[in-house]
Parts: sequence; C-alpha cells; structure tokens
Amino acid sequence: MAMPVGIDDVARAAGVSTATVSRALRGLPDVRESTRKRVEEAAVRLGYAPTPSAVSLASGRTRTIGLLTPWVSRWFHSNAIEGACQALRLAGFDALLYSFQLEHDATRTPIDLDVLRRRVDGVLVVGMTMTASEVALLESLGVPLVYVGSGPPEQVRVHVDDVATARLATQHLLDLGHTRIGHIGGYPEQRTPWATEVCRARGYRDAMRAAGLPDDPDLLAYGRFERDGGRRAAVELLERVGDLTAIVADSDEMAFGALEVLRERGVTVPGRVSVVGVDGHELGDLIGLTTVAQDAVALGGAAAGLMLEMITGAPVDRDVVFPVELVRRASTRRH
Amino acid sequence: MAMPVGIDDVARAAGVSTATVSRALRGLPDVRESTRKRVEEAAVRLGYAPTPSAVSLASGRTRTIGLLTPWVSRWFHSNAIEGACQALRLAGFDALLYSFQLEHDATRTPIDLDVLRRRVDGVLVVGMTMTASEVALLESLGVPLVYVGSGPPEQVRVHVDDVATARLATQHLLDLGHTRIGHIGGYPEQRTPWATEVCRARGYRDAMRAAGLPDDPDLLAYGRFERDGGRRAAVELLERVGDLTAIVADSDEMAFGALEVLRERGVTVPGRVSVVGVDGHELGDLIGLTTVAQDAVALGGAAAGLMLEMITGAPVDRDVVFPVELVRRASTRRH
DNA sequence: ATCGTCAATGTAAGCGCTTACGGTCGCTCG
DNA sequence: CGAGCGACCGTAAGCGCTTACATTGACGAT
Repeated sequence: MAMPVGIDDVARAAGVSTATVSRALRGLPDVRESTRKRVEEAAVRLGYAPTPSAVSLASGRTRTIGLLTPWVSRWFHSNAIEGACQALRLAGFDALLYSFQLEHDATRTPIDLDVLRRRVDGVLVVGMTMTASEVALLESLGVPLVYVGSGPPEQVRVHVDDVATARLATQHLLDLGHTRIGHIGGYPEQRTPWATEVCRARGYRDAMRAAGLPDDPDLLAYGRFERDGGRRAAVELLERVGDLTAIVADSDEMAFGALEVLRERGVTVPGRVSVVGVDGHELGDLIGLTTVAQDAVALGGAAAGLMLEMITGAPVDRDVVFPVELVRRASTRRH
Repeated sequence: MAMPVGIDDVARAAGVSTATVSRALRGLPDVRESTRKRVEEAAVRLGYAPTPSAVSLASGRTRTIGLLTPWVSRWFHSNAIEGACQALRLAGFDALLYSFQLEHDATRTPIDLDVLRRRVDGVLVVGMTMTASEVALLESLGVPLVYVGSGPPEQVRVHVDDVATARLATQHLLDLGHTRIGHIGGYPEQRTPWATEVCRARGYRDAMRAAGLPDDPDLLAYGRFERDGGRRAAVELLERVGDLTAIVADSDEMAFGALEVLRERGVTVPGRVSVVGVDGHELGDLIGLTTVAQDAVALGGAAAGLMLEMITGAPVDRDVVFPVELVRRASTRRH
C-alpha cells in the first residue's frame, strides 16, 4: 500500500508552491499553461487525489448531496434515487443516503436533520411529504433544496402534475362507462395541500365531478402508499360499495394490493371490476395493470441537474413538471 | 440562521479548554463527571454539533460507509441497501451510495474506486460480482470490506448459499416429477468461481445430476439478471427445447420475464410449464410465483453490523450464511 | 516535609487543503 | 524613463477539530 501522497508532494515534484498546485489542478486562472501542465503531470505520476475532508474543511464545500427519502426499496424512490445518483456521479458529486423509515405518519418521530448539517452542499427530498416544520428545519440548513415527487409550491421541485395524473386515470375509467369508481389513496389527513396524497385525491374528485357524478364518501378508501395499504383500502371499498365497478389506485403498488384482494375474493378483473394505477411500475406489464406512467428515473436525474445548477448559482426553474402517459393494459375495460 | 457554533464556543461557555470539550463530548476517560456534565449542558444549550470534515481531517475517520452497487432499483439491491442504511444510521454512520451502472459485463468500464479513497471508513459491496483486479483495487483502499450477496471466499461476506439455493429450487421441480427442467441464469462467462451466477448454475446442475439426469446444454439459457434477461433466455429455451416442462430461474425478476414470454406464447403456467424463481420478491405473491426466498433486508443489516464491528477492531465471522426458504405458490405443479 | 503517582486539564502541533494578500517581473505608456 | 499594470506565483493564515505531551494539584507513602 503506497503511502498517501499529499498536495505538498506534488508541489515539490513540480517545483512550485502548494498554492499553485491547488490552483492548477482546479483549473483556476492565474496559472501559466506550461506550469499547469507540469503540475498535472506530477499529480498523475504520483497518483495524487485531494483528501475530501481537507477540501471540505478549507473550502466549506463538500461535493456531496444528501438524498432524503422515507424508503429506498419502493418503486418511485429507488428509481428516482438511481437517476439522481447517476447524474450526481457524472458531475463528480457524491450521494449521501438518508433513509428514514417513517412509521405512522401521525406520530412520526422528528427527523434528525442535524446529521446533514455541514455534511452536504444540498439536499434532494425524494418522494417525501414533509410537514411545514420539517420544511423549515430543512431550510435552516442553508443549502439548496430540491423536492422530487412533491414539495411546497414556493420551493424548487421536479414532479408530475398529481392532480392531472389522477384525473387522467379516473377519466380513463369514466370514458369506459364506469360511474361507481372507488378511489384508493394515501391518508390525506395531516397533509399539506401540496402532498401527493391530497393532489391525487383532488384529481379523482375533479374528474368525478366534471362527469356530473356526486361526491360519495363511500367511494374513498385510504391506506399507506404501498401494497398492504392498497389491500386494506380495497377490502374497505368492497365491503362498503356493493355496486363497485372500478378502482383507481394512487400508486401501482397499491393497485397490486387491490388486485390481490380482488382475486382472493373471486372478483374478476377486468370482468367485474376494472383497476387503474399510477406510476408505471415495471411489473405492471406482467400483471397487466393499466396505469398512468411517470418516469421516476428521469425525475431523479432532472432534480440532480437542477441541484447542481443551484449550487453553481445559476437561476433555475422553480417548478419542473414532467409528463405522464396513460398505458392501457388488461385491467380495465368497458363497463 | 444562527451562526455556526464551534467547539471553542462550547469551551468558553463551559469554562474549559477545547481539548476537554472534545474529550467530554466523545465520552473519553480522564474527564471528571461534573465537568462532562457541564460541557454537555453547554453544548446542548448552544446547539453545538461537530463539523464532520474537521473531525475527519483531524481523526482520519469519516463515520461513513460506502455502498458499492451496480443498481439501486433492483429487488435485491434496494432491499439490501435499505437494511444496511438503517443499521448504519442507528450507529451514527452515514451511507455514501455509489451506484455503477454496469453495462456489458465483458467490456465493463473500470470502476473509478478512487472516489472512495479517504472518503469512507469501509465499503459494503452489494450484489456485485467483481473481477479479481477490482477486488484488489478495493483492498488497496485499506479499509474494511464486506461483501453482501456474493464475494471472494477469503473475504468477509454475508450471503445465502447460492449452490444450495438453486439446488433447492431445482429439487422442488424434480420432486414434482419434472425432468426436462430448463435453467435460466446469469452469464457465467468471465465470472469468478464465487459469483452468484456460477454458484446457482452449479446448484442446478448438481440437483439434476443427483437425480440421475444427463447434463444437457440445451436446457441452459443465459441473460442478464433482470426481467429482460429472463425474457431472452426463456425465448431461447422455448425454441430449443420442445419437451420443456419446467424452468428454474435464478432470480424472481428473471422468472417474471420468463412468465411474460410464456404467457405471450400461450404456454400455460403451471399447466404446461412450471416456473420457480429465487429471491422472494414482494410481487411474487401476487403473481403466484413459487420461489426460494431470501431476506435481503436482513442481509444488508447484518453486513452493516459486521462492518461496524470490523471498524471497532472486533474479530468477525468471515462468512455469514443466511437461510433460504422454499415458498410454494401457483407457478409450479406436479408433472 | 519530600517525592512519586495519578487523575484531570491545558497547550499546541498538526490533519491537508484553500485563499487573501503580497511580491516579482516584464511591458506598455505618457 | 519611471509609474502603472497584469500575469503569475509564493507566503501564510486559517478551516474546526484531535491528540501527544506538558502541567497542575491532591494525596498517600516514605
């Protein structure tokens, strides 16, 4: 194991001062081209690489972005993280992963954001509905923030139009002649108005109203944004609504849960009930789930891009909205 | 935004030297209990938190673990990462995520491991078959290494017995009376002997031989360890083997791909062909895929635990093997 | 009373960089 | 021909901690 080579070693080898090495290697001006060449040559020859912590301490920058996420193994999150990671690496930035297992949304333990302090140059909030106080806490870190998936309107965010997305899903069902359409979504209580849960619920309601259908609370069921949440909500819905002919689930994973319940109860899909989800989960294809797809990887990548621009001080779009696409598959049909 | 409070501020507030603050806050000996109390009180009051880069620079430790992984959005990886992340956070460690999109395995671009140098106290290699030279490079980092999923025998690793796993899957099919059992696995070429691809292929072969069946190269098809890889391999298999009655796929995701192909071609499952996968993917339940399940989250968590022990210098098991479990579902039946 | 001992602190030298500031030198310009 | 000006580079002061080593008392032993 070769012993560590520092910036002074390079300086000595190149016959210049450490300051010049620093400038030369970082491409700063005020360095003669011939000198820079010589320094770079020496650096390569010695296999020099700056010590990150020393750079951070001296410069105040970490070249690291924090990824704040409630889960890493869920579809949206893992894909968005993947996209962000790639983009960050390309720019020479590192990704610090902070996954907070958020239990019950109500009694959720306060996130210890202090672990981020002075650790990152910016943070990407991935698919996480934060409370107002959490947002304030985040802002107190004093670094750029980008919200992926959903975020406060006044913040920089990269997302799809959740209202339109749910409306599209619902409209698809309406177009097929359904009217008794149940909605399976995330718990809207204690949510800020911009939460995905809230927006998608609104999209559903908007579509129903626009079709002249009355608001019917029986058609609404909630659960956590995952398969099991979808299961519970579906059970509720089936027990409450006898003439249900369709379900729009706010995520594919919830839809999968609903499909399970339907199958267990012998309710054929799309024979008796049509189901549409939201996300564009890879396995939706195999399962034959009609869905409104979004490109989570691209969202993550775009968010990372924005973040990098913000760090360099460039002005950025405060609100980047990605398109969604209805993917018709076997789980929906005319009523 | 309150201005940053440093260790000296705490020292002043507590009426001691910075050295004492450092010792007191880190629980080192040689600090009178009353002093420690006073220092802690002051630290809390001022909202002091040490600057990570300063700590790293001075101590040489980063309290950060690098997670090396080829993908984050695939089942095994996202789950293992999730498990590792949680365990690390509990210990106050950060997780630096390095996701390398490995393209073609043959011409894979050399991983730039230098980004890890002096950045991490250890690295977890998650579900990644590394070449001998990559392993050597990793070792040159001079930090503890733990391999999750598969790794060189002489290294510390946390994994399932891949040979036994594939054997179990195959045996299940044999027990059901199948003999024309195709195997869908990852490309075994250019792999080290301990690669998951190689071991699972061996498990399949062992089971077949043990059942007295001849080696039949026609029954082997390869692809990447994901859905599309499963698709291609399945297509190959179907075109080559007319009397195929069962398939063992080396991952659930590959099995899903195979199921798609079978369905597209009108081959009923398990009517004409039985399929068994490996992993325990959440959606295997919905899809009804028989599989040999492993607990990826637990693997990740255990690996993180080992890592932490290694960092503190404790001796650890060099080889932690987790159990697997056959989960019978609708995709397999008696021939 | 004297000395070693040991617990509890303080002192200060780094850790490996960045960067404000100063200095040199060769030119241009009035 | 001297002042002024850039271009280029070196000096050195940190950045905010950790830690080897020195220091100080208090105390029991001699």
